[in-house]
Amino acid sequence: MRGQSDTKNRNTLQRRLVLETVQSMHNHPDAEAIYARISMENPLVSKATVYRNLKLLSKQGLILHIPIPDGADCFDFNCCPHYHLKCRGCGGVFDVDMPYQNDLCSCVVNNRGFVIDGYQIVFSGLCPECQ
Amino acid sequence: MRGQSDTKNRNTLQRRLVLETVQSMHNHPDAEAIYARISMENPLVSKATVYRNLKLLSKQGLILHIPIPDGADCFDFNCCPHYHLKCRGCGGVFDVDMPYQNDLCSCVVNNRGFVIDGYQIVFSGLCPECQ
DNA sequence: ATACATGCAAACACTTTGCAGCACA
DNA sequence: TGTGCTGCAAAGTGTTTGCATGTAT
Repeated sequence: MRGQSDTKNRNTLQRRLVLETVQSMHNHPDAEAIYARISMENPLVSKATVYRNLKLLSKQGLILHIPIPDGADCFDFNCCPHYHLKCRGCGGVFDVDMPYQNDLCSCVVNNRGFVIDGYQIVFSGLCPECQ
Repeated sequence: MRGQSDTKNRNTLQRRLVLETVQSMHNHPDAEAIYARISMENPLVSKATVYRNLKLLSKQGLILHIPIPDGADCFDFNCCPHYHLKCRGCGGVFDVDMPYQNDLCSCVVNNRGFVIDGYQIVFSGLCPECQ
C-alpha cells in the first residue's frame, strides 16, 4: 500500500464543474438547482454524478452541506459556519446575520454521556416577498 | 357557513390511537415506528392515516413535530419547546438538557426584512452506545 | 344526512446504488 | 494500466394524494 490518508480523488471535469457551479451560486442551491445550472452548459452530466460530487466536496470541506428539515438539502460556497433561515412561504434558504455561538455545545447542562460535536440552527419565518 | 375557526375534527378510533401511541412512547418515534406500534394491536390502520393524524395532531398542538435533518421526522409527547440531539451513529434522537433560549430570535442582528418566528436546534454527536 | 375520515395503492420528492464502460493519474 | 469515476436506470426512503367507501356527528 502507498500510505497517505488523503483518498486519492481524481480531478474530473464533472467534479470541477460541480465545485465551480456551487461557488458561483450564492443563493443556497439544492442539488436539483445545481444540476439544472450545470445542465444548461453540459447536458451530459448526470444527476447521480452531481449528488456524488456534492457529497464528496462537502466531505472535503470545499463546500458547505446544509441539511434542511422538511426540504431538500442545500449547499453553500461559504464554508464558514453560520446560521440559516428557511422561509415558510417560498421555501428559500437565506443567511442569518447572527454571531456564531462557538460555545453553544457547552451550554448543555447534562449530556448523559453523549459526546456533542456540533449543532445546527435553522430559523423559520417569512421573507419579505412572502409576508 | 357556520362560524367558528376550530375546524371540526372527528374523534375517530384511529386518531385516538395515534395520539395515545405517541403519548405512550417516550423515545421520539418517527411515523414508521408509531405505525409499527399501532399495527401490533390494530393491523388494519393504514400508514396514510397515521401520517395524516400525526400532521393534524401536531398542528393542533397535542404532540410535537420534530423535523430531523437527514432523517425521518419524529414526534414527541412532550410539547414544551426543547432541543434535540441526533446520534450520528444509530440515528437516535434524544432530548438535550439545555435551558430554552426564548430570546434567540432577537439575537439576529440584521434580518433584512424577514419576520423570524421560530427556530430549531439539532445537536449532533454520539450516544454512549455508539462511541 | 353529510362532511370529514379512512384504506388502499399509486404518485411523489429526494437521494442512493448496481453495473458496465470510460478516463484520469 | 488500473482504479476511481461516470451515465444510466432502477431501487430506496419518507411522505402525500386521489378516490371510492365508511362513519362520527
